[in-house]
Amino acid sequence: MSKRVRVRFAPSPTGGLHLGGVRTVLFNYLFAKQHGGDFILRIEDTDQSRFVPGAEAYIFNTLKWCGLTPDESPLHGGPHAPYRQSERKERYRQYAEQLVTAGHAYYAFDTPAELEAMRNNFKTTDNPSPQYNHLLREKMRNALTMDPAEVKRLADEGVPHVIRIKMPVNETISFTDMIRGEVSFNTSQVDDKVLMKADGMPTYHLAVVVDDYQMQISHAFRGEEWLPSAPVHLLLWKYLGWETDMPQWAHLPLILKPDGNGKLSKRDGDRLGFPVFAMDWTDPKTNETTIGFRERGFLPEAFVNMLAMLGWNDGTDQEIFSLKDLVHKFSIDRVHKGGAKFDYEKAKWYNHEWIKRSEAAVLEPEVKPLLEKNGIAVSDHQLLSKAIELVKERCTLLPDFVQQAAFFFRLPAVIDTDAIKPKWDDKKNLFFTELIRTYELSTLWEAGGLETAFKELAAANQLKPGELMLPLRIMLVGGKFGPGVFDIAALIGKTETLRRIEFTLKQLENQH
RNA sequence: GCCCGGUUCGUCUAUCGGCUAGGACAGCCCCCUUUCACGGGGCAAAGACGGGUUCGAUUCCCGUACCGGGUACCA
Repeated sequence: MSKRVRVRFAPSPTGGLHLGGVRTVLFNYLFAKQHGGDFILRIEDTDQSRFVPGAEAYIFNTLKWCGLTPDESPLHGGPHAPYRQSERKERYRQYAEQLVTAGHAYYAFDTPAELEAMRNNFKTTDNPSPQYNHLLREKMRNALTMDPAEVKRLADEGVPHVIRIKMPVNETISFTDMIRGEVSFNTSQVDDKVLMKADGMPTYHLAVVVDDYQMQISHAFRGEEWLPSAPVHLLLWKYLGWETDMPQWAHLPLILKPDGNGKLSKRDGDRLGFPVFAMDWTDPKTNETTIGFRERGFLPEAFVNMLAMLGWNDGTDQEIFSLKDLVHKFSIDRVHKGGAKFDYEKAKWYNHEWIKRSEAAVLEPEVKPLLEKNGIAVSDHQLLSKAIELVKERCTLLPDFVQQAAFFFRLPAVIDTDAIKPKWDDKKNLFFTELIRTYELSTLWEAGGLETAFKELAAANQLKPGELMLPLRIMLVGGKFGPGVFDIAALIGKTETLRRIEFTLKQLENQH
C-alpha cells in the first residue's frame, strides 16, 4: 500500500548554503531514512542570472560534511538521471503544450516593458502590486484576447512568448500539509504564473511538478515561503492528470534573524559576527569569503544537532541527538509551525557539548591541523590524545584547543610573570629550587606523587601550597588557565617540567 | 492593499481542557575547584489583547493586534 518514500531537495546553486537550506535537507534526509526511503537531490540550475558555477560542488561538500549524503544526485546519478534541471530542459515543453491544448494554460506575448506598464497603470494605494490574474489577463496580449490565427502566426515566427497557467475563477483548492494540516486557497487570489519562460526554460512551478512526477517523489519538504504558490502546483498535478501520484507536502518554518525581524540572511551573520553558511563560501565573482560553521570550529554533529532542534523536539527534555538518534526519533508532526530566531550562543553550547562528549580519537584529526597551522609541531600522538582528553571540557570551538593545549607541545609563548611577581620572594625562590632537586630524584612520575611531594616540601618550608601552585602553573602553562597542574606536569614529563621551572626562575631573577 | 501562515520567560521550546505553566541557552547568586573550566545547587523571567464554549481555557472557536511569508519570464 505504501509508496516508496522518495524525498527531494532542490537547491538553486546561487552561492552558499545557509542554515535554512541545510535544515530543509536535514529534515528531508531524516524522514527518508526513517522510512527506509531515498533522499534525492535535484539541482535547480535554471536561472542563468543567479547561477554560480562553484556552488553545486559546494552544496555537495556541505552535505557530505553534515553526513547527509543523497542517494541520488547529479554527482551520484540514479535511476531518474539527469538530476540537473538544465539537463532536463526538453522534458518540460511537451507538458506545457499539453496544458495549452487542454485549455489550462495559454501563450502570452506581453513584453517585460508591457508588463511593467501594466503594473504601473493598475497600481493603486489599495492594490500596490497588480497581478496578472483572471481579471487582468483579459486586458493583455495573450491567446485569450488575440485572434487564434494571429497567435499561431506569432508563435510560428518565433516571437518571444511565455506560457502561463490559466487559474480558474473562484474555486477553493485545499490540501493537507504534513506540518500545518488543512490549508486552503481561493484560486481567484492567485495569479497566472508563468510556466515556460521566453528563453525556453521552465519556471520552478512547472519543473518541480514534472520532475517530482517523473522521479516518483513521494514527499516534498520545502520552506514556508513556498506555501503561497502551492495552489499552482496542486492545479498542475491535477491538470496533468497525475493527481494520485502527487507527493505529500510539508512546508517548514523559516529561520529568523536573532534580532529584529525577517528571514536570516548572510548579511545578518556579517553584521552580528556569526556564520550563516555551513562551510566557507567564496563568491567567484567578488572573491569575497563568507565564513562557515565548519571553519569557525564546529563539529558537524553539533551543527546538525543544533539545526534539528531549531524547529523540532521529541517532546522530552533531551537536547543532544546524534544523526542516528534523529533518524530514529524524528517525527514530522512534531515540527513547529512558527519560525525560530537563530541564537548563536545556543549554537556554541551544542558544540561545547559535542566536544566534551567526543573521544580524543575523534577530535585528534580536527585538532592536529589547527595546532600545526599555528606553528605547533605535533609528533607524539599519545601526548596529543591525552592533552585533548585533559582540555576538551574547556573548549567551545575547535580553535580553542590551540590556546588550551599548545603548552603541552612547546614552551609557553609568553609567561605571565606579572601574575607571580607581586607575591614573589626569596622563600618561594628557594622552594622552587628545592622542588627541582626533589623532582629530579623522583623515580615515579605521576600526578598524585608529584602533588604529595610538592605539599610535603611546602610544609617543610612552612609555606602554604596554595600560594605556590599558581606560580607553578604559570611556569608550566604560561598563564592562569588549564587543567590541574600536576596532571600537566605528569603529562609533559620530568625533563620538560624541570626545564620550565628553571626557565621562569631565571626570568624572575633577571627581571628583579 | 490583498492572500497565506504564525503568536508560552530576552531566545529555543514542553503542555493529549485540570497549572504551583516544566526544561535548555543567556543573565545573576552560591557550592566544588588554591587557575580556567566541568559539575552541583539556587534566583529572576512567559501564555499578545478582547469575546465566547466549558465546572474549568495556555490548550477549542471568533474577532483584533502584532510578527513572518507571498504578491517576478527568482527560486
